[in-house]
Amino acid sequence: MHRTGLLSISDFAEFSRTTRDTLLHYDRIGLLSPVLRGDNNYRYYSGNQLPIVNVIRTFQQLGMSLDEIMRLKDHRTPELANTVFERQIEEIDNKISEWVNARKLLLTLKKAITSVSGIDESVITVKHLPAEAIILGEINDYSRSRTDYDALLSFYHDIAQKYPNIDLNYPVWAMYSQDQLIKRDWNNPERYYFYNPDGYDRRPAALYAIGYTRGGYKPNNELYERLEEFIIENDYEICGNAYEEYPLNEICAINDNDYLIRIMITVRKKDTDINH
Amino acid sequence: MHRTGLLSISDFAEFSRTTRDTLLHYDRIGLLSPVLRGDNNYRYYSGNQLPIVNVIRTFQQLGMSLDEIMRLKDHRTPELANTVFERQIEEIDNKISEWVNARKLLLTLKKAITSVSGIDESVITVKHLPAEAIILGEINDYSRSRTDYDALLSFYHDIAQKYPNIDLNYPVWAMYSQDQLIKRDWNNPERYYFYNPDGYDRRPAALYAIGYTRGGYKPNNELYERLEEFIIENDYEICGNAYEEYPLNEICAINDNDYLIRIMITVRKKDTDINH
DNA sequence: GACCCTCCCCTTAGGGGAGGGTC
DNA sequence: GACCCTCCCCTTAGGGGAGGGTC
Repeated sequence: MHRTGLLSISDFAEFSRTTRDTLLHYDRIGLLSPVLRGDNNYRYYSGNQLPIVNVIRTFQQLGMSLDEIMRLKDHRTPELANTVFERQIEEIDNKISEWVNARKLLLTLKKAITSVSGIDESVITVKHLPAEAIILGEINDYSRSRTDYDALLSFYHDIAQKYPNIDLNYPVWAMYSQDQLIKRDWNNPERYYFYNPDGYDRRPAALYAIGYTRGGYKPNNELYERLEEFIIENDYEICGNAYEEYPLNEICAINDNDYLIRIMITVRKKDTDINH
Repeated sequence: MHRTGLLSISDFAEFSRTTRDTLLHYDRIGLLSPVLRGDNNYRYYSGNQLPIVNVIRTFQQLGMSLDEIMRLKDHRTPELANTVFERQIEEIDNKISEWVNARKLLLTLKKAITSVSGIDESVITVKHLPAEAIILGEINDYSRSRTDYDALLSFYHDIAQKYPNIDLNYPVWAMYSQDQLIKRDWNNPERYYFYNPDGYDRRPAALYAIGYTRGGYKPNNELYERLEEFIIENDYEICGNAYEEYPLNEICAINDNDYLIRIMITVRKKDTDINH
């Protein structure tokens, strides 16, 4: 097997903890060739070539392409290596923060699903909820927006401008103001918002009347009416915004009819004092 | 532009913050097709299709391939989504820790280079160095190893077995024991080791006589002799291992002759007491 | 003029054969 | 029998044209 200390391609692959195919590829692109070709055309590697494989693998691990490694290889100096390393550290930091963001998104999506597991959809409840971090859009300008989509497009534009680094893949929900609720205007949300653990705004800590229904993205007048009725009958009054969310949506349901809508209206117990 | 609320491919691309080419690709593979094809064969998308693009982008961001997304799309339920999300979180955690490890490797490589910037190679110095985390191999068995490469191979095998998750791309250096130094055996290191911030072993905090020389991977008898001489002349004595490192190596130098070797021998000031 | 369509070719880092020679 | 060689084809997620029709 050993021929004056030289290794066949498979032996060298094992020695350098890589594969035969990879070595063939490196030879093909001229990144690392065997020190010798036998009369039989076999490739023979020297143990001295191990560090070269290590360098290549190291640079790859650091996120460099073989092409970059080739170019670097021909000009490497301590100074250049230092510069490249610094740049790589920055890139790695970016990649890590991308994955950290993806993880946050994932937790947010999971939370939406688990938040409705085991609930009774037919029942309206009143609960005190803690504050949640959200990103809240500007007031929608329906005089300029021909359709809901235009309003949504504006929302994305505004947010992207205001927070250049924000992740825009969080599902977006609708907020109706107290004024709208009083006017029974349940069709054109005043603002859009989405949950985001790094959000600068808050869905406030408050008492909420919470109702559910099934269906796709369309006005939910029936549920608003049920909530309205419940609020009156139980001596509550609306004292803030309504938050309309789809905890089960196209992410985890194929059919519109399986989407689950949750509407949360900010309420308080009515003054039982007869004074006014 | 708008045709009964429908969007052309470029308009929809803008609306969904993606590109025309991407939408063409999704249509080609059957992941997302326009709701309508005009008589002119133009693609017309509905604003309602925005959430679908968002889902796709979200899943991609979470590290899924379009193929996986296709398969998921046809079977999605809240339960499946939950399971998939959990798996994705694990995968993301793995990816993050891979990048964190790459970052550590990078810092270690950078540290090696900066550790010798501005040094005077011709001078031997004595310095107290703090402990450093290393991974230390077993004692090399030269009776079983035909060559250095075999010993190195065993080293990698041992470490991989002992620490299954350890990153093996750190540059490996040679340790000579005090016994070997006394015997002036500078050819076959007793053990190999590499720096690793998570290492379980230590290059101990101690006083070291430190010398440098240039050249490739080969015995460095000349430098050991110089160090030996220095140690005697300056009333030091060897009281521990020698660490032989290549802070400038194939990673940042093209030519063997530019490699920089550093040998650090553990020493202490000789007892000036005449008693023995 | 700006937009749309359908081919068709290109990219990374190898992996997986097939068909034929070599230790 | 195990190993080596040289083709040659395949994969991801689109990007970049060319050549020809459409708003």
